[in-house]
Parts: sequence; C-alpha cells; structure tokens
Amino acid sequence: MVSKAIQNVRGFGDVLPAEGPAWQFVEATFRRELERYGYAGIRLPIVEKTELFSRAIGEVTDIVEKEMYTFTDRNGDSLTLRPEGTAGCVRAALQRGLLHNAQPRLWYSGPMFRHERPQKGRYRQFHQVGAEAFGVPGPDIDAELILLSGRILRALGISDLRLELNSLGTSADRGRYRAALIEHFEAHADALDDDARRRLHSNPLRVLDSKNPAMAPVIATAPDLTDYLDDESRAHFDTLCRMLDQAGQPYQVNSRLVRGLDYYGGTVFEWISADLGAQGTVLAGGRYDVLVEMIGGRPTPAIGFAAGLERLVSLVEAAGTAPPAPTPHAALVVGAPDLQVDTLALAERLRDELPWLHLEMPLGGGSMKSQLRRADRSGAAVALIRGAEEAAADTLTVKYLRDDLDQITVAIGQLPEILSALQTH
RNA sequence: GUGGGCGUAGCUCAGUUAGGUAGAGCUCCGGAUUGUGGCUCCGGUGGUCGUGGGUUCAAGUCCCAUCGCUCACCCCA
Repeated sequence: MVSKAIQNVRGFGDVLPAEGPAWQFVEATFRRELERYGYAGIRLPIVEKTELFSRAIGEVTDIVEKEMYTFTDRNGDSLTLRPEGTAGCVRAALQRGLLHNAQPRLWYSGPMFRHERPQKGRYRQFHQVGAEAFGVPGPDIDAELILLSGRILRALGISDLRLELNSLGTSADRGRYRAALIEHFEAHADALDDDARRRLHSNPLRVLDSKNPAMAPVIATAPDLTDYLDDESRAHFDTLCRMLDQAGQPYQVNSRLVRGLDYYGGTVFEWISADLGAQGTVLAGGRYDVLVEMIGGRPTPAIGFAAGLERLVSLVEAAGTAPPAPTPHAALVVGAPDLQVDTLALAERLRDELPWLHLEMPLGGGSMKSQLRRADRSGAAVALIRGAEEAAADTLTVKYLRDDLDQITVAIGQLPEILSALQTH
C-alpha cells in the first residue's frame, strides 16, 4: 500500500546535489573574503520575538505588514521566523555585550523567511549572507565594506554587475525631502497611477521606483534627494565617493535608490545584475546608525549588507565558475561475493593509511562489469580490482580509467605509493 | 495579495485540437564479452497522466476544486 506522496510547501525549495558545487563555491568565497577583512562568524536563531522585527524593520513596511511567518508559542509569546538577519544580529551583539567598548565586525549565513509570491530569484525560504560592522561612524568603513562586497562578487566570477550608490541622509533630511516629494506628486495627482496614489502618503520614496512608463515624466521632474542632504551627510558621501574612486571601484550614484526597511539612513548601495529578470539585486546594504538605539542600546553607528544566495548561485551556475564536485581517486571493485568481507576491511586500512584518499566502493553486489561501470561513472581515476586471483596472491589490479595506461597488478604493500601519484588529480 | 503560463516514466518531452483504458529519447538493469568501464548492438525494468471530486458506457484529454512549479506586477537580497 503506497501512501499519498507529499509535496513541498510552496516557496520552500530543496538544494539538490547537482547545485551543491555552486552553493559551496558561493558560501566558501564569502567566508574566505569576510574573514580576510576581519569579520567574525556569528550563528543566530531563526526565531525571534515578533517585536524585534516590527520595531527594527518598521511597522508600516510590507515585510512586517504582510510577509512575516508569525505564530504564537505555547506560552503565548508572539514569535516570528526571521525575515532578514540584521535585526537578530544587532539584538545578539547588544544582548551579549559585543558592542561594549568594541567595534565588532560580524558575518552570518542562513535561511530567511518571507511570505511572498514566489518567482525567479524570490522564494519564501531563501538564504542570505550578511555582514555587519558596528561602532565606526566614518565613511572609511562604508568604503571598505563596499570594496569587500565587490571583491567577493569578482571572486565569484560574475560579470555584468553594476554598483549603485546613494545617501539617504539623516532622518531630518528625509523628512524634508518626503514633504517636498508629496507636494510635487500632489501637484501632479492626475499623472499618478493607482499604486502611486496608494503609496503617496505611506511611502512616497517608493513612488520613484515605479516601472510604469506613463509615470516617467512626473518622476523625472520630482525633487532630488541629493538636494536635501545636510552638510555632514554630504561630506560623508563625498568622502566615500573619493575613497571608491581612489580604490578604482566604479559606481553609479542613483539618487532614486532607497531601502525597504526603515532602519536605513545615510549610505546605501546595491549590486544589481541584468541577468536575473525582475529580481536583479544580488547584494545590498547601507548604514543603520539608529537601529542599535531602537533596540535598546546606546547610539552606535553601524553599516552592513545582505547577499541573496539563491540569486548568486543562479548567476554562478550561468557563468560556470564554480569548481566541479571532487571525483574519487579510486574505486575498489570486488571480484567475487565471498571476498566482500575482507575487501571492506582492506578499504578501511587504505583510508587509515592515506587520509587524503577519496576511495569509493560500488557496493550492493553486481557483476564485475557492473561494478566497473559504476566506478567509471563515479569519475574515479582508477579502479582497484580484487578478484580471486588477487586475493590468493595478496595483490590488487590497478586499472586506469582516465589515462591511457596499461593496468598493473601490484602487491598490497605497494598501493600507497601507486595511489599517491593520484593525489593531485 | 493580483494576473499569465505549466504539471504525462528518474530526466527532457509527444499524446489534449475532434474523449475509446499511455509513447519516444536519455537514464537505469541485463546480455553480446563464463574477471574488466567508456563506444556499438540486442533485450528489459519503470507511469493509478500532481491530487481530490464531477460529467460520460468510456477521461491524460471535458468541468470544478486544490497543491506545486514558473513569469510578471507588487516587494525585496
């Protein structure tokens, strides 16, 4: 009696073995480069109190209003599957005293959850690598973080990326700009579409993002955020730009670039691919100097980024830059069923003696022909054949599956020497 | 949340127009080669046609619902 098959939950994907090399490449590259810049790994819970996100991200954001996986715990607490990583990282750094008289740089990686309609590059469970640097107020950390992100993306071998940069200024700057924007759009209310009217008072900056071509003229004539920055924000941004120029990092200033989370202010940046359809942002971040205080700490400047791993993996797969999965050095083939018992022990002795050795056995029986076929498919460089003749003489036959070499029969004691020649394969 | 496209063998797909109880290629298994992979040839395994209802003498095919995939809007990494 076969039970009804169960399918996955919508938007919750599986990473299959074929995608393994690309995922490992992306994750290993992030880890390596982040650690080179002094970022220390931190592991954070997937569930936090709902209030953490509603306070940090903003009550009126789409994420908090309609995308969170929120549930009531058995003791009545409202808990939420994290929709992003920064809030939890700040909570942990603050709660554990990491911010006390220190300027920690932290990174983390893991699944995030948002109840959105899935599409290319957007899933309900998705994975991010995040990096957060606390306690440094100046543009130097902004520049270094951006250069670091560029280095990672270059190391992944992804091309056709552009870096967009902007400053959101202070909260007061944005307040004045917001008022000016509303005034502008209200003066041209007849040119707005339904979405724009709906957002005009809740999130007027978002109106600038509209993809509706009919809105292009009214958006083009809208006030520019850059004109509303105070002297300090402007000086910070100018220095950042000079640092990037000097380091040879190209970028485009985009005064329309904004963020969907309320805690951002000052520098914001975004790496965008042209090859991902509508969800082209692969890595984005910015300053959030007010967040630590919002969560109950002392005012602490901070900046960070988050990278979407599914999107990067997709680009890495298209670019073909991930190293292939490693293939076995050798496959040990058993010539007769009565040899299985001590051949398995022989394999263990070889693995003991040669810790680097990737040795597989085509287990489960089958003819020697079948075992050799499986050995070949495994990608093994050589097949080690142990049949009745070899067992009687305490030898093994080494058959080269990739190189044009004759097979040889050698004493077991000679095997480490023979196999060592394969180590660089 | 809104709209479009799609679910047939492990994979890629035909079959849906005009309802008549399922096909191909690849994969996999076996043989040709009584101890030797890859190429070739021969043979074979494998599907309650996403799921649940309904119409019908008869449903992969028509209708309804539902789940999943996918693309865009929206939103975002």
